[in-house]
Amino acid sequence: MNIEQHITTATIAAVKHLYDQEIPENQVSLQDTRAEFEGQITIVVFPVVRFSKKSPEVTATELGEYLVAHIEEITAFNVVKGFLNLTVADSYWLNLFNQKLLSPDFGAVPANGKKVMVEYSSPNTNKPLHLGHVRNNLLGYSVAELLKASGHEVYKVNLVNDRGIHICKSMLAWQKWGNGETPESSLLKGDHLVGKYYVIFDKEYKKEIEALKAEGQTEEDAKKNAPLIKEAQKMLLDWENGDEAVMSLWKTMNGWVYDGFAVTYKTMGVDFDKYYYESNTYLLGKGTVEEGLEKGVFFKKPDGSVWIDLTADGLDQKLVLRADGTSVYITQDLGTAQMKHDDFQMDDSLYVVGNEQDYHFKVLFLILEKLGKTWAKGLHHLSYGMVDLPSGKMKSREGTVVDADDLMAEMVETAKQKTEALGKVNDFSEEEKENLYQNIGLGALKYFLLKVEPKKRLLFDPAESIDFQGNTGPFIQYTHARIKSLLGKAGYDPVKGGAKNIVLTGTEREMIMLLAKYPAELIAAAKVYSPASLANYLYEVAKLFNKFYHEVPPIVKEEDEELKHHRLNISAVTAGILKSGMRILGITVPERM
RNA sequence: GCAUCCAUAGCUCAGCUGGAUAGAGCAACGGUUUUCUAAACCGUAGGUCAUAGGUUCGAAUCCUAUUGGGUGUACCA
Repeated sequence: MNIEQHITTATIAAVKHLYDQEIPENQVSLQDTRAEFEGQITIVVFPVVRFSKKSPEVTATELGEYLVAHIEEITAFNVVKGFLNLTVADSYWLNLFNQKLLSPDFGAVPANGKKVMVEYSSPNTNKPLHLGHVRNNLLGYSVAELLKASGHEVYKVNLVNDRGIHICKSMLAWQKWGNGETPESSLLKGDHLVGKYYVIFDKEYKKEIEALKAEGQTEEDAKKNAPLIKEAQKMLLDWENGDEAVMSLWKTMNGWVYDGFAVTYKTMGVDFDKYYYESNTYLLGKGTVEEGLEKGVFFKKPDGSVWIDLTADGLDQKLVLRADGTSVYITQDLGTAQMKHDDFQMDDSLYVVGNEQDYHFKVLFLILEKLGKTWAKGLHHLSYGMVDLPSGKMKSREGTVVDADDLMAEMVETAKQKTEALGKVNDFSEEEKENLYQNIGLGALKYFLLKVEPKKRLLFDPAESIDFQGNTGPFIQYTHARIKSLLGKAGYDPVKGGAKNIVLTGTEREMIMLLAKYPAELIAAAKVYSPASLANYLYEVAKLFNKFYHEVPPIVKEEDEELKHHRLNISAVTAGILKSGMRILGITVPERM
């Protein structure tokens, strides 16, 4: 039993003994004692006052006396207004450290038997990935890793949007103006090459619209009548009919994109257990619509279109099948949700998708619930905010996007410059150096994007480079590298186990308390699907360690062997947590930097 | 219009199921290296927690309204 549980139980007993009242456990409110007061754990006594019928000060004092008398580890108390500050014996903290934190499986949360799917990335195959996708990918990856680390069995899946009118636009433009250009001939990455034609399409399309407007058509008509868009629509129909030439072009160009994506994914360090392709799933969902009609959840309008009325739930009427019997977006998603569940039988399913689709997922989940899918309650939309530039939104057609590949390359380059300026790794081989720059540059980027709460929008200023100091990825990486260097120089031997007979410094005690929270932090962060929460915790750990490191005389030179070993133990546990926590964020911590 | 999210220091962000004098980083200013990596540490300065009510012993946190901003509201995806 840990000390917090012990205190809670004893407080309940104390209230019974002192005031003959039954206080519910949730009324016993514990918190860490603020640094300016004596003690480590504080009971907020206001809730207890209701049972004691005495003033907060008197209640706190009586409670304090009882706890000191009944709990061996509590050696003293003080009362400040309505707060009862308890001093826990160093022997308890040292024991906690030696028994729990030093154990090799510390931080490993046991499996909880729950299966969860995380769908993320889900790119379109008509253009390369940009900064917005980067946030999606890092978030999806790290949430999946976080869920794994907190005991879930996790499947990462990627639902690729590989068909549709936007894909045809790139294909058509390439056919018309590409002159047979390939990634090999142009030396362009496949996804960038295809994206180039997507932009060309848009440019030519706009020209046609302008021309038609000059002939007197309205903007709306012009958009519909432009020959290019008609051709693209024709191409989409041909694709749906399996036209050989179109299919062949589609496969070729998508192949280029996949080659390009594979490189980007590899650099980002994300992976998937399974890919779904919309070209295989876009016809799904019609069965679900039938099912809904039979169950009376959906209704048919005279023109044959199928709807669901969600006005009673504060939403609107929603179309689920067109009058001509073809699918809309939500039709596919209904079918795909069913298929994913049939494939994996997971308990929970996460969709990592931007907040512009909040309404869509609300509707989707509600429909599945109304259809009586028992698994619908396990569906969750992990909604995240847009990444904005100082100039506003990124628009791929207007060329104001921050390209993922470019950005990552720039980050690595910046890492290189900063590292070279410090001149600490001149003895590294070229390969080691490249590896290090990669880790630091991407570490800075990933931490920058992940430390912000997912639902908040994120401002990225390309003119202002991402920091490498303070609350950043490199700061945490540096702390880790520094510890590793320390352990090496001091000849740290983990086998020696825990040190006894040590007097803890205040910061050491704080370290132990903070480090001990790691497993609870993992579970809490996973529960709210927030890598940001973990990121901030890791920052606290690194910051406190650095304080400790500066406060204490050089550990390497410490003559008291037991004290030296103890401080190395604290350092080693810190390094272990930083490493495993950062790995969950998708960030590699170097041994040296 | 309706729905929904956001609003905390000059800037970027923390702030757990309501709890003590609201915390970090960056930027600014001042200090720390004959000591284990100064990508570090210590200090100074910086706030009517958008506004107004309400609930409560206690509100940045919960409720209501208002203001400002984002997003959505297609037989697009």
